[in-house]
Amino acid sequence: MSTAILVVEDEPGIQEVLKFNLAQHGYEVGVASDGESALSLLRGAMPDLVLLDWMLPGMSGIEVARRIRNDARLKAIPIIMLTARAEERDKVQGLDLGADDYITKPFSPHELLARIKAVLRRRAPELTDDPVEAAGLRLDPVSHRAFASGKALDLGPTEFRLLHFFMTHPERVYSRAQLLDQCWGDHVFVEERTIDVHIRRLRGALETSGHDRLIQTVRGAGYRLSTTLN
Amino acid sequence: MSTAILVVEDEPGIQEVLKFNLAQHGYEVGVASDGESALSLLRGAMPDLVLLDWMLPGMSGIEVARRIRNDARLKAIPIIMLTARAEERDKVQGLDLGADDYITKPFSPHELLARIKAVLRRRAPELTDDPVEAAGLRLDPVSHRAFASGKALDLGPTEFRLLHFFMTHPERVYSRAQLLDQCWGDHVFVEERTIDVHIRRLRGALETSGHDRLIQTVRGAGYRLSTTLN
DNA sequence: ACGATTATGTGAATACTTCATGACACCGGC
DNA sequence: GCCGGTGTCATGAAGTATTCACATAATCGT
Repeated sequence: MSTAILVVEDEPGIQEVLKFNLAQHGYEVGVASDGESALSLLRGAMPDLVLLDWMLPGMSGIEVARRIRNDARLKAIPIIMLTARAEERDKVQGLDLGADDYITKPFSPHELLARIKAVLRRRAPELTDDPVEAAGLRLDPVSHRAFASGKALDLGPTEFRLLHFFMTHPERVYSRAQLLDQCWGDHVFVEERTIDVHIRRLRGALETSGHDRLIQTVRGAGYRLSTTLN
Repeated sequence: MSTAILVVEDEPGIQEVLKFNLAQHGYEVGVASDGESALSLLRGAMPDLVLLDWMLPGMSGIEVARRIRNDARLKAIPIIMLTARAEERDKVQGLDLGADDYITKPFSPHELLARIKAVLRRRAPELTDDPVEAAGLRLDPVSHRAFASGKALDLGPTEFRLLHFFMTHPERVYSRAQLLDQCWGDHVFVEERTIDVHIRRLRGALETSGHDRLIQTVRGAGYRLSTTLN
């Protein structure tokens, strides 16, 4: 599951550099040169993050951000704004316009990538490749492996995604519908009760080490991963 | 498989010193004295790394870097920038996103070689000529040979590249698409399923020594070399 | 407290997907 | 033409996903 980033930037040079650096680090990159095409691209395929230049021909970056935030389907997408100079950053009437972070040009690739990771971690922790740990469980997306008390777990792909999501969002209840959205995809037609079966299989895999207790049922609401036992 | 380096440097003295030192250590060295000739050389033969002076007659080093990054065929080439003074280094780093590393003159040959190796290892560890070892497997790019528990393996060129890549990137899952990019090249049109066949051939070669278990299938994700057995 | 009602757990059947494997065709070099 | 190396395909095997039917458990109104 690779992370998709939409770059909205009119200057071809910077566009290319961004594209290159992001692709180099495993992101799937889409590009738009102005606000209108960015928005129409967004309606087609939802990326996991938008890199948005502040100065754009036609519709300004701020306007684009505003429209994204006003669209029910898009509003949850993290936005990082690229601003030309530090002074302009102050002009921006703040983060309330919808951007999750700002980067002022010129910036280093290192800074860019760091901020992207930070924003993603904040907004969608399961999209990072960082290893996750919780209560004796460890999951490493890079090697695609999970361990319970140091012992490797045998998980199917779906169970792996489920556990990954739960571990990156602990102590929080998710309805079956939410879990379907997060671990299957938005437009999938699957019975909600199917979740139950995968939960059972996940519990089954965690059983030998006793970690199955972490996956808790919240009657009438959904499921939760919690280190606090009932 | 010798590593080719293109040196772009206008001052004849430094040019000679670089050429000598690099050749001394087994690199194949190409030389250009200005940006234009560098670019035209690049279109002819793609080196594995570019040593690029920041101050050049005519087109600046930064501009050359930018053009390299804008060229689809060249963009993946690692670049090390040579800058005259430490102060300039900061300037450059902020402005330019294309270089992989910087060296400030004057520099010792030792530092130069170390950085080259580091960059190559970071960008494409399988391009280094260092022998690799993992779990009883040993692979030496220089002699183009691989051993399992001391016994020579009979590998085709493709299987060799695959094994080399896996050994330089262990404990990490790669999708078939990624493996195609890494071991075949981006612009190659090959069925993804073909990977399966080469994996089998590689496993077949490793079988007699039992090392075939290291090449693991990750269902739904790709393949992985891991010393941790399932 | 009771049964009715609703929600969840579980095992098994079935439909799918993905992967391993062997056979074979192709291609360039000798 | 032979040969090693390579890419493609067909097929069967293995592994997963989804659904269903029914068991079990929690909740609610009376």
